[in-house]
Amino acid sequence: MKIISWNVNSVRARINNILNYIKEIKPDILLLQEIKTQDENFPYNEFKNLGYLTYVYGQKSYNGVAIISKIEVKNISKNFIKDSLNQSRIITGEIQVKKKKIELINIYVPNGNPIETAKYDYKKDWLKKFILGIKKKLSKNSNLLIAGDFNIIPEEIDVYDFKRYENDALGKLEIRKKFRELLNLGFKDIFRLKNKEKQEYTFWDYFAGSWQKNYGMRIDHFLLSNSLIENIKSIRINKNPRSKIKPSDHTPVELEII
DNA sequence: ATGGCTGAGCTACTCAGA
Repeated sequence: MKIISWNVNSVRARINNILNYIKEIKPDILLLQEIKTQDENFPYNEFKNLGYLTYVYGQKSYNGVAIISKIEVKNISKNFIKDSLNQSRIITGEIQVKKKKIELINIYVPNGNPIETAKYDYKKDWLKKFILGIKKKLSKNSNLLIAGDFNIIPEEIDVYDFKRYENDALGKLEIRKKFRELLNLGFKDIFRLKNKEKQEYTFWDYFAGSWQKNYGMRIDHFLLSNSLIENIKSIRINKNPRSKIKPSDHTPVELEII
């Protein structure tokens, strides 16, 4: 089963890229972030026509997350945390994979820049609430899959020039510690688990030729609870969509489980 | 290189992204 996470930076601006990607890669489940539309303007039919069910938690102009799936996702929830700014950043649901009931947690973590502002405080508060929510969820179901745009550079290897980001909301130790805190609850960063030394990225800025120069960072992640590690078949960052015309600034991360 | 690009909303320009 292919489960893919992709920050598409507007589902409507990106619809042709996304549909072409689906036809080529044939995901079972596609977890989207930054759909940048309210529910009523979501392109439901385009996904339905390819045989997918759609679960949307939208917001006008900004943020927004969605689950596109070939199989039914049960108990969809849009209130995993109480978001202090009422932004649409988490959608969760359950799937059955053989004997395991797996909770999918699709997230779009706040950016948090600039760091001297309320935006950074919002990110910290959001992550604090999220970690509490994960603890609570773990007491009910040990099979958790957290995927999405974390807006966290976990380690120095995960960005082209760490010095530029060590005092940034994506790379500050205080934020990276939140990521470690999550791992310490009993999760693995699956890309890093399978690629100990590899320097690969999931995001490249639009400007300054960042893509061409490979000035990127790895901020989109799959965290699987330890009980699910035995189910992993493969994980890869698919850079191809970032090379297309009118791309998202993020590229998909593709997990295959059995 | 605290943004030189992109998108939404709107229809001139701001906000947001990372």
